[in-house]
Amino acid sequence: MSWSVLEALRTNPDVLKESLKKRYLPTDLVDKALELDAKWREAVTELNRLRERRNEINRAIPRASPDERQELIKRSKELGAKVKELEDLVKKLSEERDAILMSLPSIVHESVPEGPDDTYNVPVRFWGVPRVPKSKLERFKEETSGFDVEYQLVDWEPKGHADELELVLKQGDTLKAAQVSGSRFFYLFKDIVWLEQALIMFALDHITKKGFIPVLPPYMMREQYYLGVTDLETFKDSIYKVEGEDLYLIATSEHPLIAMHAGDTFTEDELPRLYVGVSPCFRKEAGTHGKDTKGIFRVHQFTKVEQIVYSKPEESWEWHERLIRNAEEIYQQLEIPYRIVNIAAGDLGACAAKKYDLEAWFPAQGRYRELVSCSNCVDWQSYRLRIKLDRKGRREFVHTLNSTALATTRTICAILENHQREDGVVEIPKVLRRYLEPFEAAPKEVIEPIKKLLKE
RNA sequence: GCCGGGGUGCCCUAGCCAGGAAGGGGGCUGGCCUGGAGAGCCAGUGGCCCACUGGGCCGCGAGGGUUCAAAUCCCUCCCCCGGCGCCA
Repeated sequence: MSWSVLEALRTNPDVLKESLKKRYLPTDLVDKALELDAKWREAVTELNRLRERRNEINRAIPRASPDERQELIKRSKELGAKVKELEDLVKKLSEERDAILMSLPSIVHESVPEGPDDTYNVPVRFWGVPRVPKSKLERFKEETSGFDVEYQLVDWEPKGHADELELVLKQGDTLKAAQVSGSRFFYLFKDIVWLEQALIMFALDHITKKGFIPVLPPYMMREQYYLGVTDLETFKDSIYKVEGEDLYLIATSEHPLIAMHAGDTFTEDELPRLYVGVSPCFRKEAGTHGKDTKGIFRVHQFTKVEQIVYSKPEESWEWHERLIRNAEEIYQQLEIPYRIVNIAAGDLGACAAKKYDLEAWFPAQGRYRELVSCSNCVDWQSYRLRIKLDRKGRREFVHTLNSTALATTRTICAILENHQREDGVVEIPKVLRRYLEPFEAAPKEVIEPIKKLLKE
């Protein structure tokens, strides 16, 4: 049983180097790890030999005569000192090697586009008929170049999602939230609260119909498990620590849903295992100062419905396609035009071997913006957390996949722009109707501006 | 939070007091047997290293310590069960 990256390191290091080059990462770590691994194996072999000799002596001690005993103890002590020395060396070498191994990202899939950053991401398909204000036509043409995307030209300017929420509808307040909690927090009121609840129920309904098991996970996790599900860069920049405790607030339910099976062994008939998590997500958003500062597009906390798959290795690529299709169905039913983008290797997180984003059209910005991320992490997480597949005695690591089904705040932003009428009223997607119907106070067809914010 | 009892391989369990190669049962997999099944019998069923008909090392919740030698003794931590306290 071996991790694909470790196996590649030992049997075909060039594959690993090619993958790192594709990600625009340095390849010298591969040679370094290879060297440390060779030294470690040599030292372990020697250590095992020494321990064997010492064990032989130790086993003879209880049966030895008193005279012999003193001599044997003396020899065992001498060997023990050498063993200790070598143990320290082995520990040092394996720690250095593992530090490198743990920093190595997944081997990228052959279909992943090459390129250092998100400008090399490749759109693979478009859906819907975007409404394009005249002022944004040029940008729309840029965003859809190479594709013949049908669109509807509008002769008025939709309000941006932030202004629509806070100034037109007056059902959100990020200024007050900033005073109380800081930037990137929000208060949402009235119809938007109902809208968020309906979105969660709609996504949960849609995904559970496909056999996914709904899960409410813990919202905090220990560091040990966090390092099993994510890479250090993401960890440092996005995860909140609870002061004085070995606990971190989850950045997505993917993390506790993957850690849930740490150390477990699946049999073949237990896979695929499908889960849909619902949870708040907490993100520091370090290093994003100045980006999307208005409204609730980029915030420290939001609710997300998340699809998780544990699959047999040979089925994971098929599941990757299915997960993104599931997400697409949600946005089709919400009548939000989008495109699917194949993320370039240089823009890919360490866990993922391939990632699709679903980007919704935002008429006021004249851009497609990320609403969904869908990754195949292959055996990167399962190796770290020892999540295995037992194939009649032979063991492999399972593959893990994750995809957003629906993140509430960003979806609300997309609805506010795409379903906005010229008079400022926002039409509620019809598919949400059944999740609003039971509640007297909930809006049913449209969200209309209210006179005053509730807190005033 | 306090007191007590626990954590042993896929599951259950013995071993712990009194340190000296982790034993038994169940399940599963393979083999023998059978017309077939069952029973019975045999083997395998954690990780790693070297050699590739084999051998060895580590592993008893995690990490340290004592010792020639630790599942066993000592320390710290985690988790589970019971009782008390607190509590939506």
